[in-house]
Amino acid sequence: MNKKRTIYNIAKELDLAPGTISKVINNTGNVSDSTRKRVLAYIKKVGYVPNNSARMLKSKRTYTVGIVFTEESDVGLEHSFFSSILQHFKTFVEVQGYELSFIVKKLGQHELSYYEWCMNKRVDGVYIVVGNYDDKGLYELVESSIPAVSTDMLLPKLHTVISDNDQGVKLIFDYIKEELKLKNIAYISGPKSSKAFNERVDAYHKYTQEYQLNQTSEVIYADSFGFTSGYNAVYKLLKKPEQKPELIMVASDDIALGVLKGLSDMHIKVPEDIQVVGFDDIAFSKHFTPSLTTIRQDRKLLGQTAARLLIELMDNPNKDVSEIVKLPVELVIRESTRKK
Amino acid sequence: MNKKRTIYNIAKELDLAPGTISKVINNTGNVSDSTRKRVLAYIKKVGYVPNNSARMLKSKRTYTVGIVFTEESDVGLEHSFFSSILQHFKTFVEVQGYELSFIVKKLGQHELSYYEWCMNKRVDGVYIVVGNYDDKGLYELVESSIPAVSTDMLLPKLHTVISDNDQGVKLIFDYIKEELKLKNIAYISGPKSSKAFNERVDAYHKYTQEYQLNQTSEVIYADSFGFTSGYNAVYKLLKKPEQKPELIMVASDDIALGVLKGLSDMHIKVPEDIQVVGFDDIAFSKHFTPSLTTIRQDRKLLGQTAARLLIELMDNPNKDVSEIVKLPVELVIRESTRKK
DNA sequence: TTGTATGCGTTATCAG
DNA sequence: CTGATAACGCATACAA
Repeated sequence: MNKKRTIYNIAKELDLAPGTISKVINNTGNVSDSTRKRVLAYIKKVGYVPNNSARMLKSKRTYTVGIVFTEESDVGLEHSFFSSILQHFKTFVEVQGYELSFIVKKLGQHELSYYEWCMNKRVDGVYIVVGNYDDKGLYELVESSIPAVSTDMLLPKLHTVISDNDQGVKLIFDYIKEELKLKNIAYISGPKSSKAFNERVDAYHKYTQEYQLNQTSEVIYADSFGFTSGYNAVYKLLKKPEQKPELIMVASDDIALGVLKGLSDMHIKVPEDIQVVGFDDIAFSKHFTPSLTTIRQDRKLLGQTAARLLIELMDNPNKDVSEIVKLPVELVIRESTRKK
Repeated sequence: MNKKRTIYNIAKELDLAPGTISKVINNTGNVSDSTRKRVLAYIKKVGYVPNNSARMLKSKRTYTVGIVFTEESDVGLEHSFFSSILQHFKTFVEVQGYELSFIVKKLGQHELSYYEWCMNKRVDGVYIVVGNYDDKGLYELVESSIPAVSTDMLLPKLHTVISDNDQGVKLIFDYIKEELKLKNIAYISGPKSSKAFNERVDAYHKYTQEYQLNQTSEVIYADSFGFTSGYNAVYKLLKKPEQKPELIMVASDDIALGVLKGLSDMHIKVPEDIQVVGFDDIAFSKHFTPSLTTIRQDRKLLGQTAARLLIELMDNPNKDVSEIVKLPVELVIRESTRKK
């Protein structure tokens, strides 16, 4: 059977001291080239691998980053947009030797705050993939001295990487004005609880004014994040037929796809009767009929940038000025819009 | 500042011995009710929480389960079917006090096998969410004495929870025969590398014979798991127009949605000209136009059952007979099929 | 350059 | 019932 290997018995078998083994493993201190090679070879041969717990107990670094992934009603990992970002974050940090560990509020019987959990596990940093502004525990966590980044929330002392929502909306307006040459538009937003959605609504108001377009109605707020809420929202929007817009901007693709379906059920042709633009470019947007014109967020870049930022923070925790990185977005033109 | 709390200084402040504190935390050994209460109260007051590394170092249990989530080309967490199962698994084990940790092949500079990683981290068990039969490391892991379950692979010594594919296919045939009263059918499978796909093809062959239906052509194998491969596959299937089936069974919804799109592009009406049945019931199947008739896999039950099984295994590692749990599936009828 | 000793925060085994 | 004390496996300052 595989006997338990420690630097101790390895040292004995090699006729060396435990400390020496440790040194070669960590590339630290002085050790002669010959013994280093000898130890390395032996370690590889017997397949020794250091005990993480012991290492973590001794040194301060755990090479673990805690993940906050707020889940609403069992969705969570299932949310393709955020899991995609997390996936890219994950592959990036793993190459640098970090691991992911989900922060969980109750560990067995104990009920822990985020902060307590992090202290307990001694994570080196925290990544808030998706958070909730109502969650008090998040504030405590962010206020602490633990390095933290997010791709979702904007909070003082929190480093955040987000898409440039203003630019995205502007891209749409440029397109409407210069290519589509439309005048009457409407907007369906997601819930007000999301910062990103709010930024987009604000930009929408700003640019309708700036570009002198006509809002056919008040902004409609979908009551959730998904397909069905979009479906309902577009019915609400078009209740009064005289106000029919030429184009509907929608806060996210998930919602926009529901809008498309609703329009189809109302026998309103897209893009002939009404055109639709989304935001995000989720995987399904290009497969839907009609395929959806949208603003593409670079999920890979989002995840990687967050990863890079966090690693930098963990390496030198002194720089504690909050920083907001805005990433450029891109207009993807598909079938749901068309020049007249 | 938050001073670092250990059972040591807590003991001192309470005028007790460290060991005593440990006992009340772990509900072990004998300790008088009064001191137990006193300690508990104090702990809660100062928000003490035990250091995991130390605890893990000392005791054998780590209360961590390693996750194998094989990713092909950066998809991974983004795959809604598997992330959904993982999500349910996660919530279940977390309630029991376990945490998830993704197994990663290279930890920093070192390149580790799954097994080495698990020994290193001393995980209590392993959950293979999605694995690859070509991956030799998986065999080594499964052969070891570490408790392991999967919702994807079938391997000797591995405990597996899967949907009953045979039953699912039979459900479709019953429906075809008794409700739809169709005769000519065809099948589009996913890649042969997947066990689940193979089981479904086998069942398809078995039941076409048993129910005396007519296969209009050989089984077509999509060359990947996604939408596009389904799109291509249906073109290949219908290359020769005289062989048009009345109904196409597809190995998965992801692929089936592509089939639907392909059919639409060929101006073939669903369900009027050809009917389509999928497998899985992914979130989008009910939103597509036409919505997809399919076999629903109970992802929540899959995740939870895997979780329950693994926990049982970790609690008593002696029972090492491999076990396969088959979960029932359900036919969901939507627009892509219709009685004539 | 190499070996030794100590501590990291727990748990567990003994005595008291 | 409670208090010392020895591991757990490693890192590190210090001595050799």
